[in-house]
Amino acid sequence: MHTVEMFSIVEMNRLPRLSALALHRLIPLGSPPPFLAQTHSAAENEPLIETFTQLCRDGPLSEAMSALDALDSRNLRAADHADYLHLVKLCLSAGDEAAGRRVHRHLTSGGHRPMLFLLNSLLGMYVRLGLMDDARQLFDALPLRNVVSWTTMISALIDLGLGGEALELFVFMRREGIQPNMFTFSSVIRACGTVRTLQAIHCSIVKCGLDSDVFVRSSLIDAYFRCGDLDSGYQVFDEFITLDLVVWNAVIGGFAQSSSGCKALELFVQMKRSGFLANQATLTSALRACTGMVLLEMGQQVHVHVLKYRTDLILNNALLDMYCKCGSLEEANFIFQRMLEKDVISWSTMISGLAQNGQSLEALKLFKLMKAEGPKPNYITIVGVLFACSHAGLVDDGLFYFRSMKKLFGIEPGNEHYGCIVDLFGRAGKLDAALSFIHQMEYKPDAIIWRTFLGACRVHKCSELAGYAAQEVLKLVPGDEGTYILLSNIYADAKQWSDVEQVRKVMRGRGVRKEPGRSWMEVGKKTHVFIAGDFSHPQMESISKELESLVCRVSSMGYVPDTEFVLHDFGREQKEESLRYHSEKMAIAFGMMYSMEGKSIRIMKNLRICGDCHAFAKLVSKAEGKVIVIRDPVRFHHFCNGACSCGDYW
DNA sequence: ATAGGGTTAG
Repeated sequence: MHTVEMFSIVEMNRLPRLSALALHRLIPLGSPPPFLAQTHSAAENEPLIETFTQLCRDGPLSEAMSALDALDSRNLRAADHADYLHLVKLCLSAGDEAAGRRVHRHLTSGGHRPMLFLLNSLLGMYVRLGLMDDARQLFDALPLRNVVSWTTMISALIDLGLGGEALELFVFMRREGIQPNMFTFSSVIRACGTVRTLQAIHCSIVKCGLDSDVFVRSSLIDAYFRCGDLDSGYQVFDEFITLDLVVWNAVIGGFAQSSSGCKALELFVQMKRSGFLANQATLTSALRACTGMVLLEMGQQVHVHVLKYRTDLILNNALLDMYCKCGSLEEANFIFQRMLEKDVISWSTMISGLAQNGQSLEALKLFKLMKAEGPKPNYITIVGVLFACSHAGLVDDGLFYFRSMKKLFGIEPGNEHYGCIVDLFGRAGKLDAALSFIHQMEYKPDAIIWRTFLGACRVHKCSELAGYAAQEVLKLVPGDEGTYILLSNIYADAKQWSDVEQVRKVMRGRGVRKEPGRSWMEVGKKTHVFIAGDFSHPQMESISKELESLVCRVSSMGYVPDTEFVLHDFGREQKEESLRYHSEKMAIAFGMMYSMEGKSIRIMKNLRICGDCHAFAKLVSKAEGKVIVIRDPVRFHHFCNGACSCGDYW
C-alpha cells in the first residue's frame, strides 16, 4: 500500500534520465579483464604495485598519481581494492578534480570492470567535489546500481536543494526493486517538503522496521519541525526511550527554529539535567532560541557553556547574532574582535547587527573593512548594507551599492534588495521616487514591497498613497491584519475618522482583529509580559504609581502626551488614559522599579513603538540617567540621555 | 569496502 503512496508523491511525467536504463544491458561485475599482451613478468611488476600501495596510503597525491601512471603503462591494476579507496580519499582531501577523473579512467580503461563498490566510491568523490555532471554520467552508466549508489545520488541531490528530484529518484529506486535502508531513509526524509510526503515516508520506514535507527529518528524529528508539524516531531522524540545526544539536538533545534523558543530552552535545561553534555550543535540551537526570544540573560548563561568551544566558527556566529539581536553591541563587538576565524556569515551578522541597532555608519565602515580584508560579500551581506543605508537616510550610498552590486560583487539584485531600495526612498520621504521604482522593477512587486511602501506612507503621513498601497497588499495577501491596522493608523493620523471607521468595519466583517501591543522583559530570571490596557500584572498597583510619577517628572521637562497616536476618536482624557497604559510604558516603569544601578533596561515589543512612547522613553532616559533599549520587530531603539539611536527616523 | 541525521547571517 505504501508503494502506491510513494508513487503519488511525484509527477509521473517528469522522469529523470535514468529511466532509459535498459536492464538487459547489465554486465556482471568483477569479471576479469580481457587478456592483454603481457610485456613484463610478475616479478617485474611486483615492486611497482608495492610502491603504489604504499603511496596511496601515505601520499603525497602527486607521487601516488605517478605510481598510477606507471601501472597504466603496463596495463596493471592493483589487486587490493583498498588501494583505490585510499587513493580516492587522497584526491578528495586535495580537492583535485583532474586526479579524481584520472583514477576513474584508470579503473575503467583497458577493458577492466571494477567492482561496484569502487564505482560507488568514485561516485561519492564526484559528488563531494561538486562535479555533479560527472556524477550523473557515472551513475547513468553504471551497469548495476545497489542501494549505496542510489543513496549517494539521492543525498547529493538533496544537498543541492533538489528535494523533488531526490524523491523522484527514490521512487525509481523502489521501482527497480532496490530496498532502501536506514542510510537511504535518513537522507530521503530531508527531501520532504510537506507533512503529507513526510507521513508517507514515515509509514514506509515503520513498515521496513527502520524507525529505531537514531539517524532516521533525528532526521524525522527535524523534518516534522521543518514542515511545521511540531506535535508529530515532539511525538517521535518522546517515543525515544534511550536518547542519544543528536536526538536532543534535533528536537531542541526544531523548537528553536519554530517560534517555540521557550520549549527549546526548557528541553535544553532538561537535557543538561539528564546528564548529557551539550555540544556545539546543542549550544547553537539554544542560542538561536535565545536570539528568537531576545533573552539576553539566558543567552549569557548559554555563553558560559560556549567557552569550552571558543574556536567553533558556527557557534561563535550564533553567539554574535544573539548579542546583536539582543541589542548588546558591546558584547557582540567583543566576540567579533577576538574571533580567530571569521567567515562571510560573521561579517554579515555584524554588519546587519550594527545597522539594526542604529549604527549605520559603523556598519558601512565595517563593510569597507570587509572589502579590504574580509571574505567576498554575498547576497545577504548586501541586504545588510542596503538596510544600513536606508535606515540612516543615505540615499546616494544605497543607490550606489544597489546599482553596482552586480559589477562589484557579481551578485544579482533580488527581492530583498529591491525592498531595501523602496525603503530607502520611502523613509527619506521620496514617496514618488519609491513608487516609480516599484513600477519599473524587474520583479513583480510582492506583498513585502507594498508593505514597505505602506510603512513609508505612515511615516510621512500620506493617506492617499497609503490607500493604494494597502489595496495592493490585500490583493496579494487577503485579510492581512497588519495592513488593515497600518491603514487605520494612517487615517487616524490624518484625522480621517470616517475612513478609520470604514477600515474597522471591513476588519470586523472579515474577522480581522488587532493584535494587542505587548512588551516583555527579563527581570530576576523571569520574563514579565505587559499587554496594552491590561492590568493583570500582580504588581500593577505599584507599576501604576511609578508610571504616574514618571509622567509627572518628564512633564516638567516638556512631555505632553501626544494623543495623535490614539486610534479611536476618544475625548482627550480618554486618549491620555489609553496612551498611558501602552505596554512599553508599563514595562519602562517596571524596569525603573527593578533595574540595577548602572544596568540598562531592555524591553522587547511585538509592534512598532508609537511616537508618544518614543518621546516618553527619550525623556525618561534623560531624567533618570538610564539607558533604555527597546526592540521592535525590526530594529532597536537605544535611548540614552534624551536621544535615541534611531535619530527619530524609524 | 562504498552511502546517512542535528548547528550560523536577511
